[in-house]
This record gives sequence, structure tokens and C-alpha cells, in this order.
Amino acid sequence: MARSDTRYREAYNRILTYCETLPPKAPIPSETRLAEIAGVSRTVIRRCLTRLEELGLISWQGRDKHLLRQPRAEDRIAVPEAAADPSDLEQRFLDWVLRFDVPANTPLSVAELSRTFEVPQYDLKEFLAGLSRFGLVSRRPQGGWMLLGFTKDFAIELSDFRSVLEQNAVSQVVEAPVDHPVWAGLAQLRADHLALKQAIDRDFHEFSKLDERFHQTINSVVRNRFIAEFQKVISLIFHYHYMWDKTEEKHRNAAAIDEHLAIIDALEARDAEAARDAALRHLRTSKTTLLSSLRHHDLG
Amino acid sequence: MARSDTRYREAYNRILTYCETLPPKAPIPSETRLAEIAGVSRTVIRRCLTRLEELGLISWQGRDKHLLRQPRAEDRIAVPEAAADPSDLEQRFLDWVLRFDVPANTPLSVAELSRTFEVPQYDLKEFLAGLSRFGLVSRRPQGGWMLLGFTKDFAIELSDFRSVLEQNAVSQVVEAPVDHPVWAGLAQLRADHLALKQAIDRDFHEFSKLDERFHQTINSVVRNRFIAEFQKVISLIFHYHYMWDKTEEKHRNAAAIDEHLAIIDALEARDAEAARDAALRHLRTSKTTLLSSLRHHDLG
DNA sequence: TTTATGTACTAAATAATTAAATGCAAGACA
DNA sequence: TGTCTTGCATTTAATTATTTAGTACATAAA
Repeated sequence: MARSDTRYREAYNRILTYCETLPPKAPIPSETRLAEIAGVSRTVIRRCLTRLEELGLISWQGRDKHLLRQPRAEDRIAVPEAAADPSDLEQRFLDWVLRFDVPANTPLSVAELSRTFEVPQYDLKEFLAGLSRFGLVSRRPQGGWMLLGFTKDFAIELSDFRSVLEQNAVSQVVEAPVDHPVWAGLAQLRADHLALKQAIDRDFHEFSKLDERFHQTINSVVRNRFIAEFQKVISLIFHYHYMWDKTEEKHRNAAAIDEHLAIIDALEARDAEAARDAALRHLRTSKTTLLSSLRHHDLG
Repeated sequence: MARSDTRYREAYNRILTYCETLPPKAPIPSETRLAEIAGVSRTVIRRCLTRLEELGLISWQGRDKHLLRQPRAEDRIAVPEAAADPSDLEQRFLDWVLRFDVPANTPLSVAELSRTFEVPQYDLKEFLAGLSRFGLVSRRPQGGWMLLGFTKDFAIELSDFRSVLEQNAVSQVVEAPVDHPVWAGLAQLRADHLALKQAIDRDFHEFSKLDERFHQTINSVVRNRFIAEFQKVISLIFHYHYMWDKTEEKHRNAAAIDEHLAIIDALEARDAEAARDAALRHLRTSKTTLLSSLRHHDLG
């Protein structure tokens, strides 16, 4: 019942690797130096040295440390399997919510989620605390957490907020210098949109990816930590719902392609007002799509 | 080493209060009913009932429960001092950061913060995890947390983000129906601004409060959980820095009053474009002020 | 004087533990 | 017979205790 000693184990192996580079009988550097090499504190280094001495790899008396023999493969210490990295927990969590269409006001059990995602409970708690800032989850008075999201109100507010951010992004694109990578990106996007428009009867479901790329390109111009954080969540949610609402998908995607092209036209003409108008039209369509996809889920 | 039984203790006292309303020898409702009354689970209610029986307050056999005597003051159970409520932890934390001018890239010790704010470490971790979503703090590789905020970049990005949100708010105010409370608020603000303008030589430091109220009023029109969450943080940061930058405070505040009045004029004339222009001018001034206050802190 | 180690203390991560919640089955009562 | 209630068992969550790791200072060696 205490923290794991992974840090020590990893440091130990790193020190072994370092020792392999030393000539036989070489003196071992100071604790401080080793701490720098392994990127840990002296406390950990001393544990490593103790073990090295016990295994007869080094002699250690006072400040006199010498390598006794070359490290072998079996000297290495086992490092516990790195748990599924919690870095993309957000992606996987939202994926789970959206894929299984978890309804609003579902109580979330940390214990259960911890099993599902194979992530320690405390990582999850930290993660949920973060999401609560976005109003996606909240604490329940009896303890535990509750999924709030994906009500109609949520969708409306999310769409509105997205509109605000994207209107701003569009304004910034117009101001971007000619050598900004966004222009190359938009040129490519125009070509890809036109290509898909030709093959829309067959490849209409390819649009979802293109849509995501389109919005990402436009937003890439905005360098803002606050906005960037939100964009990740927003794009994921829209991406999924867009994919799932199958009603008139082909027709809807064809229309969206034209809306995108209108935005690209206005941007390349550096016409701020026209671009904002075109973007607004497109975002309104998106909002409607998101809302209708929610409605279908509710009914079905 | 386990969770506290505060919940049980509070529930017990609540049940006592309920019993006081009952006539002598009255039957006690079912466990489920009591659970509803006290807002806890049946498990807690059973602990309460056990104690009530032990103290001879009730008889309890099977599902037959009767009140034996009226509860007295000394029957109440002691509830551990409610720790300083963690709800306004955010306020107090930001207050601390800003008041002591904690520099960027300061390591934050959960243990120390826990003592400072008299909040369990547990709560703090959750809180910091939330703040990390706003890019105010981040995890350190060696463990622990680190305060990121209040560099120049941070201030710029925060200001820009604020501009985006407020431009949007201003656009919404113009569209607000005539009976919306914002119009009364603005009328009052106009009067207060004019009054302060008269007495600016003496009361110029009163402006900070007025500024906060002004921005709050405008943003109150926007009903959006995402934006609301940010506004709290943003307004606090600007509020403090505004108060502290003493350079030319009087002149600066006088100018800001005029900028506010210009915005109010445009809003009341329902002139969206003029309002956005006026807001933009004011937000640019604010940004400059925030940046210059940072510069002074760096030099001092 | 400088640098390394010894020692002591502080802090963070996390498993263990108890409080609380919940689900299910059987019994009581109408 | 059906509904409400309680008894029992299991699961979950909050919080502490404990171990690992980091850090500061004293002391000793070079």
C-alpha cells in the first residue's frame, strides 16, 4: 500500500546501460552525477547503488566506487508493464460515451470506468475533474460523478460556442500572411472537396474525415491555449455525430461540400465579411445536424 | 484511515429534528422514507436507527418502530467542524496567486497548499486537475504540479480570448429584447459612470469595481456554460491586475469610463457595428494595461 | 575551498480501509 | 397477489497510512 517503485527500477536499468559504456574497473561517478545521468534524485541513486553492490557489480566504500564486472542481461531489473497510457484517455472516454450513446445524467462509476479503460482510479478522478470544467460531467452530492452531456441544451451551447470560435478563426485566416501554411492547406482542401464532389454518389461517407480536416486547418491559424483545449473536444463530438446521423447523409454532405467551398472562396479572396457570412451559414447547418442526430437517438 | 462519518452524523441530527415534529409515541416511517427525508442511503439510516434505539429514543422491532420520548438537545451528535468550504477554493487560490504575485513556473506543493487553504489534499488535486484544463497549471514529470500562468504569452492569449468572448456578448446584447434586464443594468451603469466621472479626482480607485460590474452585465446576456466557466477566471484576473497597476491610474480610469460610455451609447442605439468597434477599442486598452502591469511586476 | 556523502525531513503516489450506496431476495401486511 | 419493508451481501467511493522519492543541510574528505 504505497507508491510503486517504477522510478527506481527504470533508473536502475538506465544506470546499468551507463555502466556498460565504462571500461572494466572504472571508477563510478558521484551520486549527484549519476542522479543527473538517470534523471532522478540522489535517494533513488543510492537504492540503485545498494543493489549494484549487493549483486557484486560494484565495490562501494565511502566515496570510493568501482566497477567490478560488466553488467549482463540478467542483471537488469523487471519494470512493471506500463499501463495503457492515460494520455489519450480523453479520446477513449469521449469515444466510449459517443459510441455507446451514453445518455445524459448517467451516473459514472470510477471503479467501473477504471476497469473499462484499464487506468488507475486516481488518474480517472483527475480526468473527470478536468472534464467537469467543461460542464461535461459533475460531482453528485452522494459522491461519485455523473455524465451531464448531450442534452439538447448542451448541444445548442456547444454549437454556439463553436460558432464564436470559428468565426474568430475565419477572421484570423483572412489576416494571415501569404506564406502562412494555411493557404497551401486550403488549396489542397479545395482540390479534395472538388474531387469528392465528383464522386459523391459513391464516396459520400468520406466527407466526415474531410470535414474534420477542413475545420482543423482553419483553426490551426489561431494560436491560443484556451481555444485549442476546447477545439479538441468540440471537433470530436461533431465528428462523431456527423458520422452517425444517416438521414439523407449523401444530400447533406453534398450541401456541406458547397458550403465549405464557399468559405474557401471567400477566404482566398481575403473577403472577411463574406467569409464570416459563409462560415455562419455552414455552422448553422452543422448545429441543425447535431440537434437532429440527438433527436433521432432520443426517439430510437 | 478511512472516510469520515460526517454524513452519518449530519443525517442523525437531521432525523432528530424530524422526530421533534412527531407527536409522542408516534410510529417512525420506513427506512426508505427516512432515507429520503435525510437525503442519504438506507445504510446510513440503519446506523442512525441503531443509535436511536441504544439511547432509548425509539423502540425498534422488525418493522415496528415507535418514538419512546422526545429528543433533547444533548441527544444530538457532534459534527466535526466543517472545513473551510472548498467551493470558493478557486476564488481563494487565484486570489493567493495574484495577491502574492506568485511568479510563472513556480512548483506548487499540494501538501503546502492544503495547509494554506485548509482543504484536504484530495480536493486540491481535483481542483488543480481542473485548472490544468485552462492551462493555468500543469503536471511536472517528477510529480507534483507547477503554476504556469501569468507569463506574457499567457496574458496575450487570455486577452485575445476575452476579446472573442466579449465581442460575441456585445453582439448578443444588441439583439436582446427590450424587456431584458440588461437594459436596466446598462442604464444604471451609465448613471454610475457619469457620477464617477464627476468625482474622478477623488474616487478614481472606485473604478475597478465598476469595471467588473460593467463586464459582468454585458456577459450576463450570454447563456452558455462553456463561456460562463471562463468568464469567472478571466474577470478575476483582469480585476486584480487592473487594481494593482498604479501607473497613471487616475488618467487610465478616466479614459476607461469614456470607453465604457461609448459602448453603452452604441448598445442603446442598437448599433451592432459601432458597439463592436467600441468594445474592441476598450479591450485593446485593457490588454495593454494587463501587459504593462506584468512588465512592472517583472521589473520590480 | 570545493565537492561528495551522510542524515533528516518533507512531499507525493497509491494501496488499504472504512463509510456509504445499491441490488436482490425474502418476509410482512393489506 | 401485489406492494412495501427490511435483511443481507456486494460494490463503490472517500480518505488515510505507508512507502517511495525529493530536498536541504550538516559533515567529512579531497
